[in-house]
Amino acid sequence: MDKEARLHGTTSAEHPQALRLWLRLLTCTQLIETRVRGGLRERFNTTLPRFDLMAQLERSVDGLKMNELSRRMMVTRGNITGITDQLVGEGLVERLAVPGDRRASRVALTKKGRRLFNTMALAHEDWIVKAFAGLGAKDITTLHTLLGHVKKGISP
Amino acid sequence: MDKEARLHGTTSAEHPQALRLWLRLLTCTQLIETRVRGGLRERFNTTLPRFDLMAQLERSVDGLKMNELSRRMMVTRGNITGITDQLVGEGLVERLAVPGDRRASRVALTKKGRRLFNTMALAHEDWIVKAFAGLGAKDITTLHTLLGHVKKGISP
DNA sequence: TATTGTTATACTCTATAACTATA
DNA sequence: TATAGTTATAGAGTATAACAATA
Repeated sequence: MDKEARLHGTTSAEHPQALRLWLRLLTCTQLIETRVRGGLRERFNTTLPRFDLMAQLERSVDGLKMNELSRRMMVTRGNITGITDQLVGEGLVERLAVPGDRRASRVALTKKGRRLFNTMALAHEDWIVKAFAGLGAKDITTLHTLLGHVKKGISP
Repeated sequence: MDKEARLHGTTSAEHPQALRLWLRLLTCTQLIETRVRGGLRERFNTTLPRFDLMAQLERSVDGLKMNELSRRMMVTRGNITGITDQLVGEGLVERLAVPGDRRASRVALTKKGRRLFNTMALAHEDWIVKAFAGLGAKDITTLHTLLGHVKKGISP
């Protein structure tokens, strides 16, 4: 019995197709995610949420409000405060004033942060490309399309 | 920009196919997993690891050794001890002696545990089937096959 | 009153490592 | 020495809720 078959203590044949598909989807995602987390930790001493927050900021020249980061990353504001604090402590992002609203602040990558993120993004892309190396371009497109249907069917 | 496009603060068009696929795979998995965890919590006041452990035991009449559970669930033995303790506390599983090795013990579902698991498994299957309701049987097979290639390419 | 961000806290999930009791 | 299981602890990741400052 391979790992996926073991995942819920059962062999595939006895389950509806959907359940088999879910176990496989979960296994693939977990394998890739574990590698990405491990890579971020070992090579850059960082975590996935921190990488994600920096990725959010990478394309916005003026940074984003905490509020907006919370919405985009789908975690509560308190957690954004915590992640931001860490990144500020390492000089990778900074809190800037929002003119006209003294409650708010926007967070932006520093030069150092932007430089580091570019390096991390290259490594990240490499890990991902390697993970799907077994698929041809056409397969990737097919997978992307089919998962698009799944996503549409379950989006909140 | 939809949730997936936001996930790493970027639009799809600028990325290689593999990266776009990964973001979509991650989004789908997280959406489904969040629902499953939520359902297990709300309807059965339990968690995914606890459900998984019970699922491992469901098909083995004589139960499994902690060791074997650890291997199958891909978590360390200490964690199996913890999950087992909780389930024992609720009378859902029991620790039994292993003849010929007094270090070991096997864990097995109690009658109560087996009854509860059957109920949970039905609900679980329902959530999963619903999650993939947007796909036809042929699409599900195609997805399963393609993900099989992915899995093969990255298996540890 | 409502919103922005912070703080405090708690819980799940997992890993590492030291420990015991057997083998 | 090696293995089965336990214990203790740490850290990631997330949520809830109370709070201060501002709108």
